[in-house]
Amino acid sequence: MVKMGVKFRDIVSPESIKFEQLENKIVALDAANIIYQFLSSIRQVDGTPLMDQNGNITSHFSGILYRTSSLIEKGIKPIYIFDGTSDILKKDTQDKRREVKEESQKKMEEALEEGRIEDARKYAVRTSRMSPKIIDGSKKLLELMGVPYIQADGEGEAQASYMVEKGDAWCVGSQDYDCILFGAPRMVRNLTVTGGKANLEMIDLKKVLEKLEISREQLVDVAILVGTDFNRGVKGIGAKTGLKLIKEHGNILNVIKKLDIQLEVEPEILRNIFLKHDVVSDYQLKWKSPNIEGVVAFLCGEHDFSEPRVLSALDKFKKIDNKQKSLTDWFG
DNA sequence: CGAGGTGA
DNA sequence: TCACCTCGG
Repeated sequence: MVKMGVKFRDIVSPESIKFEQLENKIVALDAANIIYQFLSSIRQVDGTPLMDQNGNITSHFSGILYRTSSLIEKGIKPIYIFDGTSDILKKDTQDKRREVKEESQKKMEEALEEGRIEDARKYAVRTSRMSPKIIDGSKKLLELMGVPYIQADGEGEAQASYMVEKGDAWCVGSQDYDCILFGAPRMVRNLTVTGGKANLEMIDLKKVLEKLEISREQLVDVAILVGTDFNRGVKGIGAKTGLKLIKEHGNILNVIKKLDIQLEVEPEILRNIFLKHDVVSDYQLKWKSPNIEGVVAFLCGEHDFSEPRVLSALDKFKKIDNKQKSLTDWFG
């Protein structure tokens, strides 16, 4: 797995929740995060992604179709937030990820030639790439399904966090802890729908800060010490040590002074990425009934999906129509 | 990953 | 009903 997001697992203490608690709630999904998961995991045993006859990757279409429809069936209103332009500081991270992908590609091909199927898959999951084609296709599918998406100016997680802060969404859905740095009051992890065994984790920013007895600004300072997508962090400092240091010295500037360490990026610049990010505020969230013919034409006509399967997934949208008092509750 | 089938 | 497995495109 290519490293993504800040490593905060040890300090955030998530609470476990049920899908019922998300009923009638708007969940702002980090599109890049979720699509990447689909590209990585929806594969054949040897690691080959799902493809149509023309060789176009279709794993993400499968994921988006089934994930979205089952969330909707559970009464959850999903919206997808796409990344805009990345901060220049993210380039290092992106370069590193690309290196890992290229290396994994070679190892995968080797393993495949030598018939080591399990190894091939292991490496294949690390080769997933988010191309403009993948993004555009995903947007098109969402549009046909009547599910709103928002194009962020910068980081998708920042935009999603802003929307929760504003009350336009209830939580951010992402695997990355970065959204709490961006100020999301609530985030939910493991928003998967496999069988009945859910493992939903909710992280409440306010509770996290109270428990750790620090401010959000200090949490961001901890992240900078630990390392984010925008900086390397200090060698040997993990979440717990970082937290201890920030609490002890108040902020990252004091820590740097006391420990006589160097960061390659000014802390203030990194702080601003999380605390003063640009957001889009003139969006509107409007769900529409799915364009069934359109989805079928796109998935089945263009990408070789099975029509009965697509139709039965789209059927789940109807269940909501009946459950709600009025259509306008949902599609207003 | 998620759907759908299988068998106990 | 459920744990497990295979396949999707």
